[in-house]
Amino acid sequence: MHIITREFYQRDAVLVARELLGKLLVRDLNGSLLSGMICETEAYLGEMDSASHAFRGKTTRNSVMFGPPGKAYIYLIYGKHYMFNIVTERENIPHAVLIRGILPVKGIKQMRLNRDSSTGNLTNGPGRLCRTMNINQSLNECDLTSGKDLWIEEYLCIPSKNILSGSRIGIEYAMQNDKVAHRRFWMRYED
DNA sequence: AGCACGATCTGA
DNA sequence: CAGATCGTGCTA
Repeated sequence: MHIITREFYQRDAVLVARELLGKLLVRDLNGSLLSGMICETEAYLGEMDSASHAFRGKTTRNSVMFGPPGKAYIYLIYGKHYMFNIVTERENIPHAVLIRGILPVKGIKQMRLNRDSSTGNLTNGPGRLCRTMNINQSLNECDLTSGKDLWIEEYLCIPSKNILSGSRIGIEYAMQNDKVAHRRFWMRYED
């Protein structure tokens, strides 16, 4: 087991978003572990990106994004759902990667308990992912390199040819160029 | 202090 | 395709 270190996160969000695919997201709930392989991510490129929370500069909510990389940026959206992001790039460069999808690896039984509907889908969408992994506002600013509560481990290495990309979800308000840019990444399962 | 709105999800 | 639901950020 090898926890991803700060250097990994201290790079452009697009690079980090691509390389997070195949890695293991681990949640420690008082010693019982939940984990899932990251299979969908989105990169948000800070003050240059009209879809990013950091587009209009630093606020109380997004201040974590302006800090050191490797920390969790978590916020509530639509009054219902938590979104889990990882801060990337150097201090004062507010890049982040939104984790949109995982494939459950460990603790599926607990994940089933955490979910609130009976659709059969455990982790589809960034909101339900947080619910099933028990990720909430209390983990905002959590250091993902400390091996406490929440972290990322090496797992699979996904070759570039098996990484697909497309435009990001839910950013209708953004400028056209940011809307169409391929900053969402997921994995190809066929050969 | 008030108000508009969102990196979603559900169910009709 | 509308509605839930509430913290945040902007304006006054």
